[in-house]
Amino acid sequence: MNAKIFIVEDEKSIITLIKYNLEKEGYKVSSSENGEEALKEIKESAPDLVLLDWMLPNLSGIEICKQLKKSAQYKSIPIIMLTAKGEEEDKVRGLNVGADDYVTKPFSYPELLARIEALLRRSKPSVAQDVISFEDLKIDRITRRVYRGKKEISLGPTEYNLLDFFIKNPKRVYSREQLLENVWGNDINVESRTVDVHVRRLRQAINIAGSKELIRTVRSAGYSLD
Amino acid sequence: MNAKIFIVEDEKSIITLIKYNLEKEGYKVSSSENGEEALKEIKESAPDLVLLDWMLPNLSGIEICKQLKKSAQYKSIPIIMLTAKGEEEDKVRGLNVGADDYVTKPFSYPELLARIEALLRRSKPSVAQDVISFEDLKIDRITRRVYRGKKEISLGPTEYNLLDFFIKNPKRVYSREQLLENVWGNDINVESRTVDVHVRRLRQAINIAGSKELIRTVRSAGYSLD
DNA sequence: CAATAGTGTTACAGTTTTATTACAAACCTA
DNA sequence: TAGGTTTGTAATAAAACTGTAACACTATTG
Repeated sequence: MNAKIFIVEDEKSIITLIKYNLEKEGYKVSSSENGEEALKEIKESAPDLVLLDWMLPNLSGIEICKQLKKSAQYKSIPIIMLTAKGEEEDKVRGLNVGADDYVTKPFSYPELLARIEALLRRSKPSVAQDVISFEDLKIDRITRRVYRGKKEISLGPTEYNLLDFFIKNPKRVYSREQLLENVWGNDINVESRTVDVHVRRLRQAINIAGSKELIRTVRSAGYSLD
Repeated sequence: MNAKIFIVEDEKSIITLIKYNLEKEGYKVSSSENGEEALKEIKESAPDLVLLDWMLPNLSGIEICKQLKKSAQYKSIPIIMLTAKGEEEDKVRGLNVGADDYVTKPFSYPELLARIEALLRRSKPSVAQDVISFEDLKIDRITRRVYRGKKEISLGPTEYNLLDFFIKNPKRVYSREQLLENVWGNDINVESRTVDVHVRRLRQAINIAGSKELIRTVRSAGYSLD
């Protein structure tokens, strides 16, 4: 859910803009206009993702990136570099400071958002959590109970495993083969169409009257929780 | 991720080995044992990376490399030279003719893979990225969603694949044959005019009212995303 | 400007893919 | 072990997508 995002950028107007939009999206946003300060604050607040301006007073974005990426503790924090158009992307990439993605200014907000989401998806799979939720769906691995809103839902073992797998990476599309491998197990010998049937059973179970469909069919690709 | 790699190598056993491994990794692999043929096939199939043996019957690897690198259209394709062991001279010459990297035989497969990945990341980020965008068009390969600006666009499988292919090399013009080969698959038997229809469908889908046309028709040559 | 070659557009029949259903076998659980 | 659950498959229905062909249009050429 609402991830914490840290922005390091010396142009106030950009901070304001991004912040406003990201907060609307449900993210918690902090920021700093100063490189040195930023590094300290990042270490303190442990954000889930950092937006880092390339050019900064005091300590450059490259330097912050390097520092974070060389620290075992912080290197897993994904970093998106904001670079100006003139600053030759290739050169930036070539320097290989370990940023996870780059966005060139001026950037469109939808693009930035998409990249943020892509990175968060990749770096933050809710694997180890006891209770995971997606939208109004909640799954408690300890008690093995599933809720849609406040209502408890009863699932068969396979449907439960299927949902448990989907919810680890919401929005991600999985092929039937991937689902078979991850939910049924690698060796088992089951028709791939069987997945359809279990998806149907899962859908039927979690779709309480009038509620939104949560499983998306992607033709010729598979299914996703979305 | 799903990059296409072309191998030029006269030893079948090496081809088989590399191919097997790379395909396991998710790459699409084609190959040729013959220099002259290879050059033609490379130009046709538009691979994302070429593995090039140094010594070849007919046309040497150097020559192929030179030819590709002097062509504006193909010079952006990264090339890894496979050279016999430790010939420093070769290395120098290889880099002189424009190869982007080289691996000496016998090589370890992990090393080769590492170099391939490094090169793809560096020179063709669009091949490995989760989110790719061109102008205000955006495609998310993980969720398999496509956006024009903020608006989501729904595409059928073929249109999606077509766009995914175009966006890897924006502005590059592809003939109908190249598109058939890369989007439909090598063996399939489809009229080349069918491409027109799918291009039309793609155009229709991504051209939201009042927005710029993104697919360019190049008379007697093909189409490009531009 | 007419002829020609190359593209755009459309409709549609056929095909592929997915949804749904029913059912027998396997599996629990009390 | 009886009685209910759960499972995988196969059959059928429904939906979505595909490729082709026919015709319309547009650029190019002499």
